[in-house]
Amino acid sequence: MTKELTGTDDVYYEKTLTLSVIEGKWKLIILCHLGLKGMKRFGEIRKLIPSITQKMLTNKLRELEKDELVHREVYPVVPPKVEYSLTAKGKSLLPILHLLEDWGKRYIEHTKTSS
Amino acid sequence: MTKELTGTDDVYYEKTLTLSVIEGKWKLIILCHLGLKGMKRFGEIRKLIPSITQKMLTNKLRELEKDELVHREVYPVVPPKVEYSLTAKGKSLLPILHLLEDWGKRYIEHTKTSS
DNA sequence: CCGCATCCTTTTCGATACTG
DNA sequence: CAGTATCGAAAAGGATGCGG
Repeated sequence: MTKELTGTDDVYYEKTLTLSVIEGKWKLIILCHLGLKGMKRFGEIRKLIPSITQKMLTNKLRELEKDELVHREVYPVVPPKVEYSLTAKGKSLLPILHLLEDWGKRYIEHTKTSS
Repeated sequence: MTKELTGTDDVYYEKTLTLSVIEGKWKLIILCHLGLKGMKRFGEIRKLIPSITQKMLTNKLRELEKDELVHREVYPVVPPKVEYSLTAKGKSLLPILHLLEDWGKRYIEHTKTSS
């Protein structure tokens, strides 16, 4: 995995593992874009996420690739062309993302009404 | 919220918001312990999570309290006695934690079979 | 018993410049 | 176009000691 996990005496291993593949400032956003709109080139993702730097996008895509959530297809042409898409494993994460969104909406509603 | 969020031009606001209340090294574990076993004293939680320091436990409990996921009950006695429990909002997060666990289990299985 | 303050290390994030 | 290298800031996490 991307993150080091103790794993031995940790009864929360599975949860922590799952959290580790989506946490941070960017992974969630990248996964959503690839989930909603399918295969994308590097430059397209950059345009979709204007505030991300080249370096962070590269780093996070590499991590997602290591975690087998994202597939990286390199076309040996000039100029370079690289396409990214969700793997089956990556797609299986989408229900969780939807649940996160639902909870967030309810959280916001509840906070508004209770304050 | 505990974390700063842009919120204005961010279509992933809800997801990021939700993620922000459970991410990090400890919050997930604390929420699980309070979810499974109900109300707990500070020292009890420490014993349940031997590797956490007093400082981190205090910090994370304060964040969870600010996010209204955890209720903090202080008894004005000597020695001090403080009890923590999940609020309704905190309990509403438990289904997400279960889904994280399920996904993690499947991830591990799939990784084993594909390697 | 519970928690704060201080100091330190590690990790993450970001700006910029450069390459095939 | 896609990616790398370097530097530095910021945040998270951790060790230790003091206080009501």
